[in-house]
Amino acid sequence: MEKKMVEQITSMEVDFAQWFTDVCKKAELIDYSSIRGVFIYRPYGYAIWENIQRILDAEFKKQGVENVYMPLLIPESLLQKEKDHVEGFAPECAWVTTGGSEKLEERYAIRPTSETLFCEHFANVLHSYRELPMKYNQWCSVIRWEKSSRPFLRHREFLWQEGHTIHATAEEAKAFTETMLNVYADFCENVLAMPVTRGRKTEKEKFNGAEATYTIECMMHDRKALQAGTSHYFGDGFARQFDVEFTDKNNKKTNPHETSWGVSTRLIGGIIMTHGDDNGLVLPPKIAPIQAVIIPIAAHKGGVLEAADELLGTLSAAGIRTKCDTSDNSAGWKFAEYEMKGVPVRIELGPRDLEAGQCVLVSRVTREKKIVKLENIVEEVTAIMDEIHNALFERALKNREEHTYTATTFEEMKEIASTKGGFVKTMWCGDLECELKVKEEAGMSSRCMPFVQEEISDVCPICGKPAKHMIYWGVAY
RNA sequence: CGGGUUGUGGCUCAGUUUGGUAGAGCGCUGCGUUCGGGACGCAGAGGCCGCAGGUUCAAAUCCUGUCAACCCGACCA
Repeated sequence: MEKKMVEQITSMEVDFAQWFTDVCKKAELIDYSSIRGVFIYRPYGYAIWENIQRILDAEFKKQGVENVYMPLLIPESLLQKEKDHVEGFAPECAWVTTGGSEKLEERYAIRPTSETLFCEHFANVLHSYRELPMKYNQWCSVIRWEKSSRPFLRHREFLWQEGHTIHATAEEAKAFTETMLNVYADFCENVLAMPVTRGRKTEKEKFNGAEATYTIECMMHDRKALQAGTSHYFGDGFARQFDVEFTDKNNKKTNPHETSWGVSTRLIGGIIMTHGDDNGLVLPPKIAPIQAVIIPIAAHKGGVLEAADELLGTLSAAGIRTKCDTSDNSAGWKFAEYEMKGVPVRIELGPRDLEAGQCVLVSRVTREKKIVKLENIVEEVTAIMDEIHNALFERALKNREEHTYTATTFEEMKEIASTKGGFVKTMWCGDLECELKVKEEAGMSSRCMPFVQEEISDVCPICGKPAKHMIYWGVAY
């Protein structure tokens, strides 16, 4: 049993939800505003998002995606053009009904998502097959008037990116939907150290108005599932409703095929709940706002501050995001503080080290101390960050694998759901009725039908009819 | 949106039962001593008790309403 160093944070084992809230506040990621469900991203929390944005944005651009910015407001008549879409979002729309002192003739929704705006715009600018594909993305916030909310996991206003593309053919659009899902999956695994399960959503769980929704599902430390990103294929349904058309090679008017895809600041909630521990946040090095923190020991003694400053210069020049804490707080206080904030690498530098031309590196994950030569500092810090990334990924993968169960009867499913938690892998006939029954009696929703299918048995464990898919079930955030 | 819990300096809370001039610890500011796992001493600043009504000579305390937070459900990225 590891000794808990930070008393301000509730232990995960005692109360996971409280632990999560404590970490969000104590690590200075977030603050509450005066409106329920509307949160303030504090500098340290926003810096994580900026790193996510920077890396993902570069990946999008490699796929030929261009950034745009659409209006915040959507006229009600525009939102209503697609029936399924409006049914899905109307219940959680916030509306603008007044402009200045005038009551508006038509109310405007504050965007809950922007498919309709993109369609309207595509209809205006698209003429010829030569202009396709159009691959647009915007970084913005959206509003969904949720009934209950939690930091990062469910905000009424949250930050995200929404990509919207149109393609000449269904095949190309389908392929791009999958490409973007893979961009997200690779990002989660290689940057955030979060293992993902890729798959398709059921009819019940898919995006309103989409033909197919693909998802990456992650397992949190408490074994609940988090949908970390989605990518949707729309076919030409939206395009038809919004009169988006182009003239093809054969001089025929045709509707393009559309996709949309998004991830949000919810990813930060995923990072917290995947990697965090009882001492607070643990950040994957690639998105940590501070990758290494230098703690001068006995800073008043000759040469320590100067050496720390030089070290800061060396690491910064090597592109490692480094901070040197020269505040008056005690060393012990600083140790706890930066652990709480999830800084991957701590560098202790004191008079003893100076004499020996060395410093002490401490990993946030193992908390092991390693004495290294100052001349090798860049290589050592880089190496330990790689180790941390790999250790975080392996630990999360182990958690997922240890808590993914296979069931062949409904009784087993209920048993696992009530005693173990985690993902339950079963076959499924594909009927909504069975899906609802699992929700009702086992308290689990369908997570996805993984791309990598296995043949567990021939029949659906809920109804006994022939099975069509292997599916994952779980309790979701 | 239903059920439960809670709002008192920046934070954690006492005070509310039985109405009578707002308390503690931590944090914060200044000075000094410290400094390898949340240091110590001295001196200070800071709140009219979530908000709005009501009862009363008098309300943090009683009543009504409202807003917010947390937990459990339902709904949802």
